[in-house]
Amino acid sequence: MQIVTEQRRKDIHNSDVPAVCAACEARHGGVCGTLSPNQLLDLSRHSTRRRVEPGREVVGQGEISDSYANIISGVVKLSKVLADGRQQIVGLQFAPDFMGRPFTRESALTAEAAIDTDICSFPRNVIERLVAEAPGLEHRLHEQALKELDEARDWMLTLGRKTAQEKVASFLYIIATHIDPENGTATEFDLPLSRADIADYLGLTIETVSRQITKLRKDNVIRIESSRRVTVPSMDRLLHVAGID
Amino acid sequence: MQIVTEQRRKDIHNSDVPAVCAACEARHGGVCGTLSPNQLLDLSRHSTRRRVEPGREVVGQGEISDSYANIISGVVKLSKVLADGRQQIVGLQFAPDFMGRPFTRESALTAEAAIDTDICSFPRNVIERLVAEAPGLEHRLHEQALKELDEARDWMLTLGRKTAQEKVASFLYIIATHIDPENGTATEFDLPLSRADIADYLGLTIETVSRQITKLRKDNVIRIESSRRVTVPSMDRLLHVAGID
DNA sequence: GCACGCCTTTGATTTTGATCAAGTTGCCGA
DNA sequence: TCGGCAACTTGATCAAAATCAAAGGCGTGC
Repeated sequence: MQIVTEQRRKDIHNSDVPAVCAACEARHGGVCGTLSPNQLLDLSRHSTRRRVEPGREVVGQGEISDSYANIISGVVKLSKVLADGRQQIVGLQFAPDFMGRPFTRESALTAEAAIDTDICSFPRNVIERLVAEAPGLEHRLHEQALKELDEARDWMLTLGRKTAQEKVASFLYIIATHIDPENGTATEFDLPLSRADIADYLGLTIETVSRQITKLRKDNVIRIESSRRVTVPSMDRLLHVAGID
Repeated sequence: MQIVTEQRRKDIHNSDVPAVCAACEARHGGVCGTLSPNQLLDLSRHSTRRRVEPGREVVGQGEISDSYANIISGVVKLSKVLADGRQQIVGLQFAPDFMGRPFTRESALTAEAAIDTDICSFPRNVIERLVAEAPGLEHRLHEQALKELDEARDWMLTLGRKTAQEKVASFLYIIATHIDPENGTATEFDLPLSRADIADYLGLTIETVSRQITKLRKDNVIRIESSRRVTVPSMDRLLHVAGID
């Protein structure tokens, strides 16, 4: 996330960039922050905003590379499936992340909204054109890719080597830290994923996820207000149970 | 991998780039291929080559971002450990990959050679300087990051959702396709990892890996010439057992 | 208000892979 | 050639998580 300077705010205000895009950039900088007002205007002409409901595909398997999108609000899950239907969520993207796979087309991922999600998407060719003009944009995309790579590798450690209990605690910690990044780590939050989704994220079954959540509750690591709402009395304790020390 | 043109070969030959670097670039292009002869000369002045023996750290945990390296030959494993010693290999890099985490420093990874490995490394600041001058270099690094991200996500599906049998078969397939990329998929090859490393890559124990290899042998999916040497009579059959259909 | 469906929880049982425990094999150095 | 050691294999047992099965909740529409 980048700091939007006062000068830049003015420049954008004085240009023809739609107010909605100016507001989006002010809020999270993101991919737009590396563009000049003119380029931002160009991008905004080709962008489309829409709300995606839970379970709805943002882009289909194999198509994710054809568009690029800022997540305005909400959570998107990226997943892969085996031929027999076994599924694994390989990434979660939160506002204000941006999504997409510029420059490569092979990836076979499905991206779908986990909860109500607003996205602002751009066609691939526009992004590629802007990348050629604005070197800062590619740098920004590169950083995003490295961030996702770090997250993926952390998650591989969790998938490969942690117990069910540690996995569930690790998941809760990830949600707590990502759900509202502007305000830091949350101690009370709504889970953006159903038990089935959590199971697909953790490489477990629904029943095991449920039992582990119950156990964390009985051990007073978390409180459950409703099936989706969780309170964490001590983040240190959660971290400890998650095996992150 | 990029094609090194005849003209470029001449340009480099006529410059002061050391023969060893010219040969390296001719062989795999890689990060060097995006640089002008002058820049390549600059880079070669700061590069150091060395052979790393199995089990030796290429860069220590937390330091990987301080240097950047081409793998000339061999295999490097990237791993993460939990406080109690449980370990997960989160990436394997083969020649002619290049390694490193430009622009971010947080990653806590250990990189060590799995077999005898020759690397050519450059200090971080030199790479960053060249990136500022040569936009093609950042593009190349970005592509590398996206490739690693794709591989990491494929592997997450394997770690989270495949059986021990499928995991081992998937591992053998990965090795077959990466061990000698110039000649395509190998049907007979040496495993670059010990059983313990394979276990750490697959999130299994040594014993389970051994049993599954024995089972693949008994099922005639593979032949075992020695504990490290494997022959795959039918790649389709291996793929099928790996759950990649 | 009630019934239906979906999500979640809980319980009983089974299975997969981990753990514990010996053996082999093969390599290196004496 | 022989030990010694590390890497690997095999076997017996155990435990964690999957599977199978059955109830609860909870929201929605009638």
